[in-house]
Amino acid sequence: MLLTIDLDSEVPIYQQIRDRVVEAIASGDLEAGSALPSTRQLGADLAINFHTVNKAYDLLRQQGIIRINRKSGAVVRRDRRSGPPEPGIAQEWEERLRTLLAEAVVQGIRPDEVLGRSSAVLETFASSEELPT
Amino acid sequence: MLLTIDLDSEVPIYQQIRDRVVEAIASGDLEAGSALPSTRQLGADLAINFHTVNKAYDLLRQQGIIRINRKSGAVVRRDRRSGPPEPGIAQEWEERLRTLLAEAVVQGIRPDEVLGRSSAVLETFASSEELPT
Amino acid sequence: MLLTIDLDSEVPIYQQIRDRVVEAIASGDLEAGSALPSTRQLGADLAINFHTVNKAYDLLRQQGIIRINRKSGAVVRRDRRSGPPEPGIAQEWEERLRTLLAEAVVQGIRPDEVLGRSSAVLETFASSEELPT
Amino acid sequence: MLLTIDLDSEVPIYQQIRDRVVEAIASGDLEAGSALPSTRQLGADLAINFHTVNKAYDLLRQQGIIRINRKSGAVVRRDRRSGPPEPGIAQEWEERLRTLLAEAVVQGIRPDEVLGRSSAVLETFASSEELPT
DNA sequence: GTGGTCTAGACCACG
DNA sequence: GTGGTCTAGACCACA
Repeated sequence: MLLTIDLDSEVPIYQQIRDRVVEAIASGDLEAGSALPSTRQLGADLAINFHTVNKAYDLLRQQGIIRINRKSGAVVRRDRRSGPPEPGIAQEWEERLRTLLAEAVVQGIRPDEVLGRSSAVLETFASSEELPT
Repeated sequence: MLLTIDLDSEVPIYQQIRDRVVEAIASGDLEAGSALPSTRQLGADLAINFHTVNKAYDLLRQQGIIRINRKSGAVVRRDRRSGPPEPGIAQEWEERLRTLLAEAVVQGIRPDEVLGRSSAVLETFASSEELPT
Repeated sequence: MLLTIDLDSEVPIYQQIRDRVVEAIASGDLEAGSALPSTRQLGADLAINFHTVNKAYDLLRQQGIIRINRKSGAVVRRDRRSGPPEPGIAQEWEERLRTLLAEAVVQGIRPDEVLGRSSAVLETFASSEELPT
Repeated sequence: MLLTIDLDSEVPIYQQIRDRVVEAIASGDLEAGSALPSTRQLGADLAINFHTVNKAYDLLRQQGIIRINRKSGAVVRRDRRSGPPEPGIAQEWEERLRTLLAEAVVQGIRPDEVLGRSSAVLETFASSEELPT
């Protein structure tokens, strides 16, 4: 199973799919050129409607993360080696970071622990960087 | 104006209010015991329905961040000095962290820059720690 | 009726809606701030499913032409006074222009006539520019 | 290479082939009597299925732009010296022009720049008129 | 009452 | 066999 979703989550399913794909790319499980399952296939695997998968893929396409080809289906287009971020992206991202970090502080997670966990997560992403070489 | 919201954002207004309050607590602008504006007051200030403010406050109450009295209104209950997080919270938070960091990696933001920005944001929260009382 | 569509056209209905809205903005029938009909309303008027209208509006939103607000519905965001094009847009547009002009040449429409018709169309867009002032 | 296509474009491949052939005729690279590559040849060159090329050629034939013989293959039939357009064609073309110009206006491209670019493109088509023969 | 989400099924376009 | 389009109906989130 490429990815798992939570049907009971308040996060829309298509958003969960999108997030899981992004995480798979970040962790190196998917890299530029990797093919994603067809919408109907993934829909069947996850026991959801293929239209929902379609929406997730369409979102990824709009964000330049995958490309969709009638013949070969969805293919990863951008991975962590694809170069620096487009302008505006980083800024919008930092706003979300700020909200998430504020959340941590208020919930009592210590700043050093926040940074420690962040480092750990980033290393799980980076650790697979040596493998494909 | 205590906080600003974007009526055109895809983020629900009540969620924006909640996030801004959390950020205000994290940055020390609000601390345990501080009173929040009344729902009607804030609704008028933001030119939105006070039911929407109500929903935001209720969400904050459910998450243990504020408490609501019929008399004294909404009061901040938890701030960054309130001790360690509850067990489930930290775990759920880290999942969101993972998604956000994956996003950064895929968009091409370098890991060291991610940590740098995180540190910077955390310092804006911590710096005001000495100031109050 | 704000706009008309052709159900038999090979152009997707949602694309037609999008194009008609863009034309209405260009001709001044709609300007920044104008409200569009609700998706269900327009769907009923055009005798099509509201999901199709939804897709058209979503496309317009992605392209920054309208904004969508849960309360007030879809509102025009960008009109001909909204300033210069974003980089990349003009280039992509010129490619489409090149294809369209090639078509005209091959079909035997004379270059001077092409320019004449273009000017005429542009004037119908510009002519309403004095009115709202 | 006579023409290039983008496999990832949202524009169907057969449409891209058609458009490129039309542009080649407009620019004088192809003129009435010129032979097009065989469908299998072009399919091999572009690394696509020859059925797709077939579809593009068939479309061009339906539009009176090329003729297809079993013996001599596809031959250009109409170029910019072939006389005035058929009545319905010009009208349908102008509708597409109107949509494209509206797009430019809304995106903020100034009318004079639209006409300037149009003139420039038309000149690249006309300039080669003296060259052949 | 507004848009958003999900499901579902049919048909078409493309390669 | 792939994705794209359209329709349709139900339910929910939001204001």
